[in-house]
Amino acid sequence: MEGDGNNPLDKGSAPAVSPGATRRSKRAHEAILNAAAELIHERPYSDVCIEAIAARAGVGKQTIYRWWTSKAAVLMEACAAMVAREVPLPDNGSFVLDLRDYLQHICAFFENQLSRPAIAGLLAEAQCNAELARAFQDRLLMQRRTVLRTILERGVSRGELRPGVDLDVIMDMIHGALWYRTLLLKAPLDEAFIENIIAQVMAGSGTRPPGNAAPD
Amino acid sequence: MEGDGNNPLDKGSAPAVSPGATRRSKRAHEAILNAAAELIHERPYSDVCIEAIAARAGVGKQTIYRWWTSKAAVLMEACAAMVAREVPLPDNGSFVLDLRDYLQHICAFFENQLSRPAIAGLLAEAQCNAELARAFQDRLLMQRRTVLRTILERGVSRGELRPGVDLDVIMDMIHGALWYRTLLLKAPLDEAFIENIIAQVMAGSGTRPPGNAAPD
Amino acid sequence: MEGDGNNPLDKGSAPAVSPGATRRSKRAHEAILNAAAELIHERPYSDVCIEAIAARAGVGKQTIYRWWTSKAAVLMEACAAMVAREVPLPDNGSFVLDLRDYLQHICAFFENQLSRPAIAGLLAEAQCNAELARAFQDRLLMQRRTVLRTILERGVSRGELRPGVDLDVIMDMIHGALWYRTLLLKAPLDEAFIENIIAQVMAGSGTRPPGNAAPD
Amino acid sequence: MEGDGNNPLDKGSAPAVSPGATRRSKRAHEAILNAAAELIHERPYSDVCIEAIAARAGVGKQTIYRWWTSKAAVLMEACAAMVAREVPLPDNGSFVLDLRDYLQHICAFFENQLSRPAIAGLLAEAQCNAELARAFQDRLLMQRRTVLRTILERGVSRGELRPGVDLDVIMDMIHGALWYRTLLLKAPLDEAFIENIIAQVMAGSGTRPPGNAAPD
DNA sequence: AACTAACCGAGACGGTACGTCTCGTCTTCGC
DNA sequence: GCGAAGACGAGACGTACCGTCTCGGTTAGTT
Repeated sequence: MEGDGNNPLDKGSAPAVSPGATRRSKRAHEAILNAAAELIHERPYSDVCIEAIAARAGVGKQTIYRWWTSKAAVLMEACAAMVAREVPLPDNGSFVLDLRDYLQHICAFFENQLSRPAIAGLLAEAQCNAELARAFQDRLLMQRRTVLRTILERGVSRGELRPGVDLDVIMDMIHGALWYRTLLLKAPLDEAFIENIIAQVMAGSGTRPPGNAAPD
Repeated sequence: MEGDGNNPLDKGSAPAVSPGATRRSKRAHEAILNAAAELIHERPYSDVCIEAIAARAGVGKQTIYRWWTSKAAVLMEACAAMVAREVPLPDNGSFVLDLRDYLQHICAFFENQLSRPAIAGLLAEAQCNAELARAFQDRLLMQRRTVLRTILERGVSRGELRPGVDLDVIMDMIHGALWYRTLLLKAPLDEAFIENIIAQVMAGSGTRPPGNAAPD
Repeated sequence: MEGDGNNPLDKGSAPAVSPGATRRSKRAHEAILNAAAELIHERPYSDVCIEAIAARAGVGKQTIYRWWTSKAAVLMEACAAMVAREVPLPDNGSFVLDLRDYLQHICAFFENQLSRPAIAGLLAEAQCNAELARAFQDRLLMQRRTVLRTILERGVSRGELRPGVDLDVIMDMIHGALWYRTLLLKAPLDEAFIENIIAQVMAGSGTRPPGNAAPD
Repeated sequence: MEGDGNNPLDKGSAPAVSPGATRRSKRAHEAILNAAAELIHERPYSDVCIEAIAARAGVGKQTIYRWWTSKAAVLMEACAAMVAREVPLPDNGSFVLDLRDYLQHICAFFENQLSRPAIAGLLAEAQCNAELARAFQDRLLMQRRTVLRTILERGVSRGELRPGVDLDVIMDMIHGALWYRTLLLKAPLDEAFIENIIAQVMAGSGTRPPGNAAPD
């Protein structure tokens, strides 16, 4: 966290500080992210304005504008902080078990629906803002893609998945189904749904013939 | 179209109509939808304000507020009008051909990316507005789901798809992959992608064993 | 009343009626004036809008615009109707008694302060609208000036007032004092005030030397 | 001027002032008053809207609403600023000369009729707004009343006016005649009118018998 | 009795201004 | 020089009325 490197939406953390200058206030930084996280859980994305974040954080507006480019940048960092902790890489020795683990975990996150408005809001802004779009992919999507890809690759190397399969398309279909169900259909992501996805993946890409699922 | 019935985001088209009252102006109605469509193609969702729509349409603001509840309602109707015409039901006598037809058509619409910001904006607002969410599903998703379901069911009845398959999950995965790629990854929806989806669906749900890809 | 002639603020009462035409609705006319009078007693001049008058009178807006040029014209007619009845010409055989009668009567009207906002509002508009200014003078001031002039002239012809006096200035000072006190100072128009005016007029223009007030 | 203390129509000039706050902008304050003064000279009172003042002053609307309660409050301060400079206290050693001086001066102000619509507009609003009424009296009437009262009192102490006279009524009649002529009759305030008022005052309250004012 | 024009109620229309809200910037202090 | 406070120019919000315009429906007079 803490501007953790080189996100273009942050403005960096005052490198090469001049003599006499106070450095970026850790207290203010955290207060702002916490305030943003609280507010996005209380009201619609469009009502989480910079002024409200500043007031909640007990901070001047300028302190926010000094370090972030927009409210989207603040919320992006706040969301990324939430997501970051939540993508463990399961390792149960079996592709199906790992995939189930992964899906359960990620569905639990979506079902905790508090973050949906934030994510949809960021998604919407990202359509018109290339920088934000890039940050969205890097900070909210990539970690999960990396984890899922690792699981899939382990499945291939263990011989549980057929080797010729296009992992990208499988990943798009798995993740896509989750996002589509949550944001678009607003349908629940329950156990049955998870099992159906697993079944579909195994039928399409598993090394066992699909016949066992439908004995013909 | 034209308030086509009972959308709660519209306010109805001249309800009851007292004696002598002037009825809703068709000219204004169309000008507003056209202006909204134009503007959403020109700038970010958040910058398409009611005042701009009214100005562009040569209409008083009140005329918009008289018939719609919010800018989202206007844009929803404008988007629905665009989508409405574009979902033909292909019938080529073969599941794969029909599915390819359908995917090519829908991908072409997405690639004609003009409507993406609008749709993402509506999607974001729908997270916090149940009425809007319902309208989003009914007017932007359902037509396509119906078409795809028909294609899938024909595949089953023709014996091209296994009968036990959960069509809903397949639909979520197909549509999900499209939306995910477009809005989230901003990756192109090209021919290769379409073929990969078809291959994956056939492998998972087709009656022919996937053996050709994995000769076993 | 009833457009009583040729006020340019009214638009006349359907002259030279064509065959089959319905003439001006007496019911609507009266309802409008009554509604205007009621409203001006209930709220500030600026809040007495045409729409409110129409709604109160149970009348379409167009019916008002058909017969009057503006809300000021409506209120002018309503005020004139109130004022018209209230300027009797006293005749007690003595200038002082007549003047006292007149002043008491007119002060009672002003003290019934309900009409002050209306009159001040019309006065304000009259500053920028010559037609309205003329109507204001003709319909709200002239009747009283005529009565007061008659009283003064009778005083002169009876030998109670000195003949050389400029009656216009006396009239301006008397009426001016009333208006100034009411609209500007918002001070009461009580008996003492009336007597002081009478004393001042008699001292300045009476044929008896003012010595009685200051025996010197 | 400049919010000179405690006018309730103003909202005070940066009350208390927390640490670090920016204080009221002198530039904006003056620009607003100037814009209001210009506009009221260009168009009817009712057309001098806040938006026009803000636009003319190159100022946000909120900056006006932050410091004044209404357009009337702005115009009141603008008018008061105009009036303030223009009430010198004459001192020619003689009551008649002083009174003539005073009347000439005040009539010149009224004849410069640019301010009439503003003053009548404020007067009208003051009928329904106690705060505004009070401000009107304090800031537009009182200075003049004070000057005139001083002139009258000097007349009494010099023996030019009879001591028993009620100065308030004389003041009401003098000022009343001016306002009545200007706003109501829209008659000119010329030299003859001034002389007639003086004659009438001297006849009614002077220590010389009135006879000498006419022939002699 | 049928015709017919103007009046009537209702209210939608293109507009202007309202007073409020939030934006992102700028200014001033105190630490 | 950072951080708080908050004034500033800007402009969209949703509402209230403006004055104009169309609607049917009603109401007198001719014909």
